Amino acid sequence: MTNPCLPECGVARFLTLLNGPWATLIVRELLHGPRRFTELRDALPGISPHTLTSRLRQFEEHGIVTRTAYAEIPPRVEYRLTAAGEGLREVLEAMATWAMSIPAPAPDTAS
Amino acid sequence: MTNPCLPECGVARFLTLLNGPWATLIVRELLHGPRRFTELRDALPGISPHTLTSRLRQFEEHGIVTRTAYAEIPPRVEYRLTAAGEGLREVLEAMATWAMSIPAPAPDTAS
DNA sequence: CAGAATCCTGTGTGATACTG
DNA sequence: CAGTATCACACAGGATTCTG
Repeated sequence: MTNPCLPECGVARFLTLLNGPWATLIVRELLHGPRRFTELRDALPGISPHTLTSRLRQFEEHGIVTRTAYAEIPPRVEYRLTAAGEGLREVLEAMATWAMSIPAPAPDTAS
Repeated sequence: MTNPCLPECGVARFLTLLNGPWATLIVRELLHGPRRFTELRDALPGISPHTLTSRLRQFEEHGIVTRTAYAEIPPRVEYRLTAAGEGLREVLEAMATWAMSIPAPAPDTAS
């Protein structure tokens, strides 16, 4: 199993749950409300369906996201953050707040 | 160049600055105070000197960490978070707080 | 529309050995 | 002590193709 038990350290644990570069960005989108597969794909320029599916499934396993499929034509699937997932809002906000306070790093090519 | 300009989005920006799995853990250690190379290595079980050096250098470039070398025998080098780096404390705390509130994921083998 | 399957690549990382 | 150099690996991710 990929996840026998989460690390004791909260930070390490967080990193285990939101491992890839895309994971956090997907959550960011979901924080704006429920989204369909294609909506997420469109909102994340460059992401492949493979990666999106992979991350979404992992989130489901961890109880961060719920997947709701509607037996309609055309098929519709909605991804929504769980209460646990919603809790990530504060974390993402902290990230953004910090990151925006960092000055653009000195370009080593330009003066 | 690896970093022409940080992403506009704060979250993406954070992800760019603290990319690898080890990056955040190194910051976590530094949050406890200045550390020497070997101290960091010992505190991070499994990390290789290669990786540690790599992350530390990147942090230097981004102004998150300062490197101070003392011309002594034996040589001593101290890594210390900058004011900007200290700002990560809130972020890591948010991560830890959230992560610890997540129940251990359902083992697909048990039950 | 929402994936699944297959193949391939980029890169963070590990292991080991060597140097100032 | 504090790295650096080199090689190799695992895995997130990309591209493409196909199906319910």
